[in-house]
Amino acid sequence: MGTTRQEDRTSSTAQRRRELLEAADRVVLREGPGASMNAIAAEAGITKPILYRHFGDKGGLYRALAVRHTDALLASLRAALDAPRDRRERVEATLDTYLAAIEDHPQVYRFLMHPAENSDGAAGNDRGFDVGQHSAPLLRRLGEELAKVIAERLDLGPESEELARVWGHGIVGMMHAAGDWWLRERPCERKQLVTHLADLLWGRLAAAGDRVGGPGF
Amino acid sequence: MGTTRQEDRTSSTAQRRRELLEAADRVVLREGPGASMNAIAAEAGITKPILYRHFGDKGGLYRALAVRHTDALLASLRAALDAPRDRRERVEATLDTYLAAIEDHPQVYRFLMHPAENSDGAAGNDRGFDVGQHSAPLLRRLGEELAKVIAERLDLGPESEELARVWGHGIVGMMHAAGDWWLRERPCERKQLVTHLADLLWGRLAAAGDRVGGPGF
DNA sequence: GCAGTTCGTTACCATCGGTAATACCCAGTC
DNA sequence: GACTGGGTATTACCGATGGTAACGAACTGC
Repeated sequence: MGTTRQEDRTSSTAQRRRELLEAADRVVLREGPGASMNAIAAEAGITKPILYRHFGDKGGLYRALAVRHTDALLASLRAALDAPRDRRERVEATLDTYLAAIEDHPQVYRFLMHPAENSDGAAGNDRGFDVGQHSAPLLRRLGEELAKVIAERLDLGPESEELARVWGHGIVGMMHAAGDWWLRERPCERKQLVTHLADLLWGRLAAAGDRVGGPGF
Repeated sequence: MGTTRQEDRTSSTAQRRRELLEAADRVVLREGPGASMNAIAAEAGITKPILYRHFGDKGGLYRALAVRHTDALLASLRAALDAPRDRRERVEATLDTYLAAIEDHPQVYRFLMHPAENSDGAAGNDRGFDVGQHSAPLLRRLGEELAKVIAERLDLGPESEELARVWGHGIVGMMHAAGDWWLRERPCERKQLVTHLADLLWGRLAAAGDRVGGPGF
């Protein structure tokens, strides 16, 4: 209860909403994605029904939280995408930005992508943040955003629109899956992962030679 | 209660387990991933504690179910991967096999990948299949499997092992994300999606020309 | 001073995952 | 044929959660 009723009154509903989101963020980062509505309300110094008045249901709160973080991530990615360098460097910068983000804030990442896993191992029963949809919205937003960039920058012939969207979602998925695996196993440096992925995007799979004795992949 | 006690007695525990899994499968396909343990037990003609005796907890049941489907999918993919054709055709066949699988059994797919979404819109409260981990195990298995194939078939120089794993997970992620988006929006024929993705893998992103007026992606 | 409205809280419900205590049935034994 | 023992399924229950209705307190306009 850090705020008096008077202070509450002075803050607009939008600002209050932000405060609640920040409180929710703290709890989620501390307790993992299984944080209960009660816990979040307590952290914010209020009680459950107020949360429900602001966000409708738990999914609404999650969605608001996810949008916040997704917006921030998208801003970073856009900066990398817009840097005045050549295409390969740009792709590498974008990959690196994404990977750096999930490396620097793994808690946030896990919350967005794997809502049912407990961040701390002893959080008791994993009831899970049974949100309407999980990582899909984030990935879809990123995919659409990348598709837009691709479509407006590259000349891809008559099917430009369609190709750009396929590639946008495909590349985002590649980045996501590789990043998820890398974050869990840390098999190499970030820089090297970036290079490997860019190589893949640059057609090195098609160019690689067959191994002796087999017909090749 | 379609089975008498006598019949129960005759079936071995392994067979019983299969029966339970099939019942669970039916319920999950009918009610969506939010199916409750009670509902599954009822479908199987038994009660909850028996399910817990067999699968430990809800995560165990989900995992068993997921493993079943993942095994089947992996078998199909391996067949496509092993076909005696050239590399491009093989990649396309694999992509197509995966996409055909998710196209033919979208319910299964949604259960594996988006466990919290209700398949039927009126399933009441979506408590969700708050499993330990969601789609990650499936994707990780596919990624590792593909990595193995890549590593043993392609000659990738000194970092072969590492590169193969990065690419394995990356390609699986690309396929997954693009497939997910495609399944939802159906923007084109499957065949075309396959071609687009294979093109991406074949370096067409790097080769594409800049659009007039900009520095290109 | 008083009525109405807004905001917050307490108390509660339904449901779920998960488990202990209970009744049950069958095999072997006297 | 009655009785006991071991494994099995059932009932009844617990704790926690998401979500909501009924209640109460404070501010506002008159």
